[in-house]
Amino acid sequence: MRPSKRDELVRRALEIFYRDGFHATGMDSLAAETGISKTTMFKHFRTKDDLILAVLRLRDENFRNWMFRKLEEFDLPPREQLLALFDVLAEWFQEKKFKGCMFIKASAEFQEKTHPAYVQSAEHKRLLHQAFKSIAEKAGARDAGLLARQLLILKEGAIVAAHMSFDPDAAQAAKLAAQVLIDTQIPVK
Amino acid sequence: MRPSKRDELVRRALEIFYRDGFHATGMDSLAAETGISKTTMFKHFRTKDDLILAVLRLRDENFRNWMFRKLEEFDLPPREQLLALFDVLAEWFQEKKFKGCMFIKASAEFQEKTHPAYVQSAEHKRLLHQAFKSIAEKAGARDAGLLARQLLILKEGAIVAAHMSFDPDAAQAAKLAAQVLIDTQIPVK
DNA sequence: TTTAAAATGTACCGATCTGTTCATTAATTC
DNA sequence: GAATTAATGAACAGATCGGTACATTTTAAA
Repeated sequence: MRPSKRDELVRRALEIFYRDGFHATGMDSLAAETGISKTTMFKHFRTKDDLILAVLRLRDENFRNWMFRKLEEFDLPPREQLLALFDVLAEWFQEKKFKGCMFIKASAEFQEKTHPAYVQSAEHKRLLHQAFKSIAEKAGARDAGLLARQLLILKEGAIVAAHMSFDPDAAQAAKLAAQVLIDTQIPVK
Repeated sequence: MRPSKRDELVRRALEIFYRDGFHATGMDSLAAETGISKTTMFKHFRTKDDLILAVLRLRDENFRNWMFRKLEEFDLPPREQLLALFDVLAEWFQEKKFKGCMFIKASAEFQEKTHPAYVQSAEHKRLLHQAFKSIAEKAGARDAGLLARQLLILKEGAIVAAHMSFDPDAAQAAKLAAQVLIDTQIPVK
């Protein structure tokens, strides 16, 4: 297996950056914890930023796959899928390793709107909106774009509330709010 | 004026940390941009962390004063005050210097739950919840605690959405959502 | 005007930062 | 088994990190 070392590096770097932050994690400590030599790291990635971008790409892929697979598993009609999103969130929040949204944190550490990490984080959110909008359309929402934006706002807000531990049951509170929004904006057939 | 230098330092450090981030801003560049010598900085604050804490304290004070003063200026009954929150947010988002919520970013850069910066950020959110809950009670909400949590979730979500620029009109979308929540949870007298 | 306090500039400390060099060892491929 | 590729360790570069020492200058109080 040839490209496995690179993949392993990205996987391990993902969990370490997620746990400790981007600026707070040095390449030396990254090498120390992964057991992968610095020389190898810089052979696969020209700069630390390049590694961070690869990590964010992997995170985007992992997260969206995980989330939408979960939603599909419920095997629900679109309307109920929108609500089930918040059950998936609740599950996420309860994980021991839960440390908030990696993209919110990336955009907090790399604030310049032209920074690739910022751009990629914004793109992740755009993809989520797109997906929710599509489900909202299938569910027959009056304004699918608006509903998707509102559900996404509830999602991001719940993540922040849970991460900053001022609201451990944020997912449930957000779900109740989502229920009202959905009932209001999707006419029963 | 004797204690003004210290206050000036905290004020200037606030805007620089807010603009560039905590880890990304060094004490040297802080001295360079403020014109305040490093020696003076370390005479007023033993460590960088101490300065950061002072900055967060000032931000908490400034932000809550600003927000609740704005709300009072409208001179609205409690129910409409809850909604007006999102007009205040919209105004904030439009500022050129808007760069998201400083406490979300602080808790992203200092993730250990025991870190003073994290603790203080969580405390800021707790104080906001307390205040909203009090207004929700006056407005006659069925469950003031829950409604306050939901409005806070909408607020944080809107901030994230606006900051990551995937939803420029996040405040308006959140306001529409809040309207529905309020109508549902506060019985008309 | 004298005296005390506050702020300054500069040079420095040791540690850490990203990134490189290079000779050596391990693993694949032919 | 030989040749090629991948990975390693360790030392190093130059810059920056947070923080200090100290002698000098500015400011404010007496």
